[in-house]
Amino acid sequence: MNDPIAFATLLIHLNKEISFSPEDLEKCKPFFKIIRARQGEFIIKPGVNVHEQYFIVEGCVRVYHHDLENDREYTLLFGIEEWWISDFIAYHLDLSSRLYVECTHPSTLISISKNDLHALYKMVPAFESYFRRKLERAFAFNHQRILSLQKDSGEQRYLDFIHQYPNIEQRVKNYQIASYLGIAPESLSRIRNQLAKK
Amino acid sequence: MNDPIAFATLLIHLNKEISFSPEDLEKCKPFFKIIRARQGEFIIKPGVNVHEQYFIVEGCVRVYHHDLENDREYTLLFGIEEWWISDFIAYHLDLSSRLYVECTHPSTLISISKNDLHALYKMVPAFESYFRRKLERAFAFNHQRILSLQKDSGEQRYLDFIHQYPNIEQRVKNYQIASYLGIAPESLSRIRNQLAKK
DNA sequence: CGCGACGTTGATTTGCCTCAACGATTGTGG
DNA sequence: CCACAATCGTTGAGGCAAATCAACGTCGCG
Repeated sequence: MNDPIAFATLLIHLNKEISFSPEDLEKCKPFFKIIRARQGEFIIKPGVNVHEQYFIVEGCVRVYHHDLENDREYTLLFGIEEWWISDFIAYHLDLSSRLYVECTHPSTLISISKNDLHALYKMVPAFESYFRRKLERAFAFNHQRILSLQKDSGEQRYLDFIHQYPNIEQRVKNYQIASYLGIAPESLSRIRNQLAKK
Repeated sequence: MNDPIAFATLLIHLNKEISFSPEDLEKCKPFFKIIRARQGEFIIKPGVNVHEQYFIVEGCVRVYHHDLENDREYTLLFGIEEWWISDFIAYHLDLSSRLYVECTHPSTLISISKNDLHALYKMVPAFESYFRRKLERAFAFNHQRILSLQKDSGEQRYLDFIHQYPNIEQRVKNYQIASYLGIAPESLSRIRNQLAKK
C-alpha cells in the first residue's frame, strides 16, 4: 500500500466520525507521517519518552508490559485497523514509557506528535472534537473492561474477547491473548478445550 | 455550603486546568445546575438513560454494578471532591445504565447535560479542551488500573488504593473497598491484619 | 432492648497457577 | 534436503492463594 492510499484511509476514517471540510483535511496533511514497520518491530520501548500516537492503517500491534521481576508479560491491548494506539499512560501523563508497543504483523501506521496535534487543534478545532469523541468511547470501553476484570471468569472474558476482536485469534499468539485476559496460557488452552466440547 | 460558593468551587477548579476568560466563565453559568443529595441517595440507577455528568463540590459517591445473579456488588470507582462522575458507559455509549451512582455521604454536585455541554463547546471552545484534557488523564489512569488488575496482588492493589485515595478509608465501608479492589471483604480484612503486623 | 448491618476470625474448599513433560510447528544452518 | 534448535500449544499432576461458608463480636439505630 503506497502513501497516498494509506493517508486516504485516515481521511476516510476521520470523515466517518466528524464531518471535516475539504480544506481542513488538506491543512492537516503536513502534520501526519507515514510509518512502515516490520513484524516484530517495536514502535515504543520502556524508558523512552512518548510524544506520538499512531493510527493503524493496516496491520496489528500489541501493547504490553514486561515485568522483569517475574519475567512475565501483561497485554494491555491489541490494536488493529483504524485504532489509535500508543503508550497512553506515558503520552498523556508525561511519564517515560513502561510499555512495549510491538507490531505483531507488518504494519502501516500514521503518526502525529503531541505538539503537532495541539497546533492542529488550534488550526482546525474539529480535530479536538474528533479526539474528544475518540477518548469518550475508549474511556467507556475501559470502564467496561475494568468491570469485566472484577466480575467475569476467565472463560467469560475470553468469550467477550473473541466477540470484541473477531478474527484476531488467527493474528496473535495464544499466550498473548492469555496475557490480555489476565490468565495463564495453560488456562486459556483448557478453556478452549471446555468450550469445544459444548 | 450555599449555591454561589458551590459554583465558585467549580470555577476555581476549571481555572486550575485551563485559563478561561472571565466572560467565558460567566457564559457557562446557565448550563450548570446545583444538586444536593443526602447520604444513601442514588444519582443514577440501573435502567435509566444517562444524560448528565456531575462535578463533586463536596461529598463522596460510589459507582458500582450490582450483579443480580449472585447478588454481588462491583465498585467501579469512588468519586470525591473535584471529580466528575456519572455512568460513563451509558453516558458516552448511549446505553441505558447498568450501574448505581450512590452518595455515600451528603453531597453537593453540579450537573450538566450532554446537550448543554455540546452547546457550551460551541460557545466556549475552551470547555472542549478542558474535557478533552480530563478524559486524557482519566484514560491513562484507567490503563494503569487495568494493568494493576492483571498484574498486582490484592495486597498491592490495596496499597495503591490508599495511596491514590488518601483518607477515603474513613469515608466508605470496607466491603465497598474490597469490591473496588476485586477481592472478598474477608480477604481485605486479612490483608489489613497482615500489614499491621509489619 | 433487640434487630440488622458490618467486620473479623477460623475451617474448608476450589479454581487457577505452577511446574514438568511431550508433540507440533517453524526456521536455520550444514 | 535433512538434522537441529527454538518456540509454542497442550496435557497432567500437585500446590497454593483466595474464595466460600459459618460463627461470633461490635456497633448503630429504631
